[in-house]
Amino acid sequence: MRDDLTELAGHVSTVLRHLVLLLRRTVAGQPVTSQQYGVMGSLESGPRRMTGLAEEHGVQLPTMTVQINRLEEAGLVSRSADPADARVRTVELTEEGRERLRAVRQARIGRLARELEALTEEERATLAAALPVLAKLGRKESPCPSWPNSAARSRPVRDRPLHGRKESPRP
Amino acid sequence: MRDDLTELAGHVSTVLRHLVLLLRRTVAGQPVTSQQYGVMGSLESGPRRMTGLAEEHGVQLPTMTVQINRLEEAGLVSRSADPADARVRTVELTEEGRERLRAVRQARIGRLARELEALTEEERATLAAALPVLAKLGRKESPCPSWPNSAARSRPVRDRPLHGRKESPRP
DNA sequence: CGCGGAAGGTTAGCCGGGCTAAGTTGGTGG
DNA sequence: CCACCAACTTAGCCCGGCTAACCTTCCGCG
Repeated sequence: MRDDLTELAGHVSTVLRHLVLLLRRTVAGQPVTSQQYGVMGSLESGPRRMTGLAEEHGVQLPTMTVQINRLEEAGLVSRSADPADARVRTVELTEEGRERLRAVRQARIGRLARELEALTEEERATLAAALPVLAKLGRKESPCPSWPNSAARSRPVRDRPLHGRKESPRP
Repeated sequence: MRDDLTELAGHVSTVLRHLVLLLRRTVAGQPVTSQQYGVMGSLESGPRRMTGLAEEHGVQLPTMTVQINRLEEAGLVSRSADPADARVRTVELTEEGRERLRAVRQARIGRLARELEALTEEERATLAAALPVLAKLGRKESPCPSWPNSAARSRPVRDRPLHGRKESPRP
């Protein structure tokens, strides 16, 4: 029982690693990074506020700020003020941004389609059947109570002794 | 024909994005980054040379050097000289590294196994059937001739005008 | 009304992990 | 012996995460 699950998990883990590496190779050196692509994708359906974007991407606000700064500087995205609440800034795709998104998406999907061409019809069916299952993984998202504490007491692997970093004793 | 492929590719793309985000959330804030974990995994079967590691991970040599530096400083890995060729440096896991690897792997697979528990037996079977297919993707690795040149003439999205960077006119 | 806390964003500064260019050291062939 | 190549390392850049600290704006309550 448990062993079957563990073995399957091991295989999934391996394949996932493989897919990650594949994605990395596919995306490397392209003019739009996958993060930028992802953000633009979130804007396709209309303007969004910064917080919404950050949450959807599982990222802190400052990270999204920087991302949007770059896209805005490149003219792919524009900020506006929300008339209802002066605190919030809304972001939307410019026309150029929309066009660029279309091109990038087409290229990425095209490449994947070429990969899929190399499969048999049956393999494609198998793959298609498994997609909904894969999409379900991590849907419940247990809050990661885990890391059974064997790792909990091991220090992270860092560059240097890390001098001026306070360990946040709660102000 | 073509359309089916494209549609499937679109779905695969979406699910892949989902999985990547899942992995990111899973791994965030752990004491061993996924890259470090990956490198240690490559060392499990015995000592390796730097070039071999870099190639396997699809990374340039300098990147691997830095990675190994950190792991060595943390005592998880050790460098030695190759008696047959003084140019090459071999890297291997220390005892502590081996132990740490074991712990991390167990934790990661354990978490995945918990995800899989939430699936039905049938879903697990579907997933298991699709794993070999997923593993085949990108195996042939067409050299990325693609990026149909709509993207080719668009500049990358950067932080600053990027002054002192020469565009490499082939020495 | 006014004020203090909460909420939305930005800035600054650190770190990890990529990359290229250039330097160093050790093999190898003419 | 010397020129060249191969294996690494060092230096310096960039992207993309993060936290801490700050500013502005809203809002609820005395």
